Amino acid sequence: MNLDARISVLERSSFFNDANRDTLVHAAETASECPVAKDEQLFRQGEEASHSYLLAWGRVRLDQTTSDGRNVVIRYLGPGDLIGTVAVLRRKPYPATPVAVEDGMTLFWGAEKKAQLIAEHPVLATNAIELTGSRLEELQERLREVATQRVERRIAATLLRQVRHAGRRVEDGVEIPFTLTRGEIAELTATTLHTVSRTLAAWEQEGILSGKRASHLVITKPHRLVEIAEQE
Amino acid sequence: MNLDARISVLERSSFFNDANRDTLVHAAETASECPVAKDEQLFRQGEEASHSYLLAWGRVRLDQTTSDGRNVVIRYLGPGDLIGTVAVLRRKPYPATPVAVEDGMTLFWGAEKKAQLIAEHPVLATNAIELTGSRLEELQERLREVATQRVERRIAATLLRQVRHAGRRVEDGVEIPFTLTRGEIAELTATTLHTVSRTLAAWEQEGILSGKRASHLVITKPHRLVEIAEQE
DNA sequence: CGTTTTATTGACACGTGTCAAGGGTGGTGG
DNA sequence: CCACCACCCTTGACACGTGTCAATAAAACG
Repeated sequence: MNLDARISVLERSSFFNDANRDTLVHAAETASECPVAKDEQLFRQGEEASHSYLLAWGRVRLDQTTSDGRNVVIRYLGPGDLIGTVAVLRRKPYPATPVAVEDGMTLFWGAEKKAQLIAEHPVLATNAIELTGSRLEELQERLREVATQRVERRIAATLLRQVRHAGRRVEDGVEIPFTLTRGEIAELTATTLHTVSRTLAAWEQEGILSGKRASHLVITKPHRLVEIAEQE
Repeated sequence: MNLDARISVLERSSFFNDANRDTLVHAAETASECPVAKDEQLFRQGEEASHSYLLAWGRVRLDQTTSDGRNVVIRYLGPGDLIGTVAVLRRKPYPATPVAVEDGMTLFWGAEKKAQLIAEHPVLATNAIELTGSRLEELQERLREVATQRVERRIAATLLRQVRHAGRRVEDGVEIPFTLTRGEIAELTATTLHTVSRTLAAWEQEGILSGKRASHLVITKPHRLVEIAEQE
């Protein structure tokens, strides 16, 4: 990528909202590039945080693994999202493992460089807080869901969240533009792939959504999903 | 409180870590005071964020309420903790309701004043990120717990977390220095007070902990609790 | 075209929520 | 100071959602 390409990547990230040209140029100049292939990990949970990444394009799943090998998907990340940045700023180990679910490209900075960038450009600090805050709020919401709601509602809410973050209009509804296996939905929803399978099968019957296997999910009746997510 | 008293309150908050004297004085001078009585709310979930609070002393429970009236306890806050600050910086509604579980005292700032403070003292921005980041990490941990672990393990983990945050050594173990009803533990653990009651009853039998009713919980065998929290 | 991964579906068991009833404790007001 | 009243906790019985186990089928991949 040349400098202009990098800058336009940065401009699309909310982390650089309201940043002036100097900031963008400086950040773009000091970044390195790293492609990620599908199923590749950017780093592993527990490692010392050495780099902060910005996803230029592609799609990444953030995994958290239990000591006994079970897995929870914290969230999916798309173009413009930061990865590992909070850990870098806190000088703590990475709390989760990012895995690419499709080929992609990242820009990255060393830990010190990133900290320096933020120190020299206060607007970035503000944006970092905004960003962390919104993730915090989303996690609070999910915690509440898992704590109080039945599986069916949670699956509906989870799919709707993916739509909000990354949904794309297609002719017969809204599409989630990346592959989501039943197993992955299960790990996002705190249930098993069996229950997800049963639930989605029922919804497909009802014509709420469609899309088997590796094809992308298409929600044909989002309003029905909203109803399910909000039902008493 | 006079200025010195305020400053020493601020000094005990990790939000003012590494802050120089000027910063502390400036923050102390611009703060107002507000006592909170037991069971009083500082503000309510959903309101526009107008003030940022710092808990000088006392203990506050952060509640998140579902539309259907169910409740989840996000976390407990103690002296030095910030309340509502992330919402203020994000110019978003408060995502939860803080309720005092004992009489306490807060310092607070208006939204603009707080934003200005942080803008003028970059070290505070860094600390805000640190703080938000650590809460984020804690929530990720809890989400994983609720998603993958049995109730007994979750209760053990929850109690240990309280001990870590606020535990106090006493003669026969560690004490959680505020009242925790079974119902509150249930809302912290994503279960019902019935299950909590049964579990704690069993633990009391085993001599792991003691403390009925309004008295504070005393963990007599923390190592056993750790075992339970980590058991396969 | 075989091999591997992912999904489907059924049977079953078990943890835990739900419902119900009673017992303590602490606080309040007469 | 005592009695009453909330509120909280305890305990049992039971049902139900969902996880677990197992076997098959269907795609995807090389």
